[in-house]
Amino acid sequence: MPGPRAPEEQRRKEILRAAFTVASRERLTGCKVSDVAKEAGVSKGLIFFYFDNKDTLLVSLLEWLLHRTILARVDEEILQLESPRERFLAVLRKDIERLPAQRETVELFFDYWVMGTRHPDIQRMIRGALDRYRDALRPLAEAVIEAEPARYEDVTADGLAAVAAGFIEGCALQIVMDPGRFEVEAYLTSLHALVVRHYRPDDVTS
Amino acid sequence: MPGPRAPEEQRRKEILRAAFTVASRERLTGCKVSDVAKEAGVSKGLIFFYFDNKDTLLVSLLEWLLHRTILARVDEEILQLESPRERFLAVLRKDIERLPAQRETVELFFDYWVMGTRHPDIQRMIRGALDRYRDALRPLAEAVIEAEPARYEDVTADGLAAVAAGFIEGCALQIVMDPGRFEVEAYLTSLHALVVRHYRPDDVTS
DNA sequence: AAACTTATTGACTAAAGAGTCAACAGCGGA
DNA sequence: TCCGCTGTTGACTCTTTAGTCAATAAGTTT
Repeated sequence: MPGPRAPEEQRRKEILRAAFTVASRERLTGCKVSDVAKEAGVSKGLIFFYFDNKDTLLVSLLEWLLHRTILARVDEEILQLESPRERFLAVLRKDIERLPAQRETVELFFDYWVMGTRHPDIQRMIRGALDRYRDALRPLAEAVIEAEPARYEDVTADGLAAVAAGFIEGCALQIVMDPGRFEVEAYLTSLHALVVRHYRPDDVTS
Repeated sequence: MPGPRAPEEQRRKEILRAAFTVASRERLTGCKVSDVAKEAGVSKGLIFFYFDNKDTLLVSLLEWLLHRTILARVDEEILQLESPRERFLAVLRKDIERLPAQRETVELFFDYWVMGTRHPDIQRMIRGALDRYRDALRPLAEAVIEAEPARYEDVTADGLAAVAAGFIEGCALQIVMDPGRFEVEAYLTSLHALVVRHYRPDDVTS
């Protein structure tokens, strides 16, 4: 006894939304097709009508997640900042601040990454996303180095971007591991002290 | 037709070794009891004789991994270093250098951590290990701050240790994600430039 | 050497979950 | 109003894998 029909592509999106809900709740490993169906208010068979198999569904979900992403949206206002170093740090700060609110998604990314060790497609997608993130940081890093060549002698822009990306990813990890403990401000203060403080002695008071 | 007997506790260890081999090869998700049995040259039933169920086996494997660990063994020689900052950085450098050789184990830790989101025991074990790592860094961080209170004003030892731990974990992530691309030296150079360079102008040449 | 204990086996069961499919309902067009 | 297309269903099959258990061999004790 088939139920009501849904317009065109909408069903696909409904199913993906449901998959996201279930995957967030049960983790990727515990995300069963039947649960997704229940969550979407739809029969299990229909899932296989829209997606060839479970893998296809999960890959589509990952695409969907990456689409509405998150990482390395450099805000316009930040680009207005004078000092390259300040610009670089502001971007990092922004991303770190954004992380806690996106914990669910970040968690899912990690799940996918673990899954990726067995699925080349997924691994490629995730690496691609991380590469894009690093690439987005590169020009900023380049500017930092150019502004103070003496200090950053034999530091490459790639290297600096990689370190920064690694730092953000480390934060992401911490947040997922133990959300209660992660102190955004403490992190940023320490980071600031490590990288910037002594360069702006007039700015010590803040 | 039972096979030969093995002395005492040795079987347990053999099985854990086999489990480690299989888990490294097939990832934790693909680590099946029957495969572990085959790898250990033993019947599947015997696994359940030594371990109540699969979870127990995997938890034991994690304990085993954590035991022969890796993280935050502060070498004696490093402790001899004069400057607290140099000591701190030397420890980080050491740990980063050690990571690539331990990729398999590191990968497994990540698998476990993902698994931990569904198994409180495992989550607790991993958090405990990370906490211990952070704690091991704490005294070093404390010394760094004490040596230059002005620079590290309102940076706490906890915060600094957390940032450092996060940095290492970020590196671990990078290594597992894309081992080919990770450049230990580039990382260390950038890190050095960020944290230390300008404090030792006489040391610029190296 | 008999009795007893314990490690070991392989064939079995059970459960879960992915994927299939024949039937069917809603809807547009002839 | 009948036809046909397509979204939709639920019950079914198939596969995989964790976990059980009675039988049995290797040692140990007496």
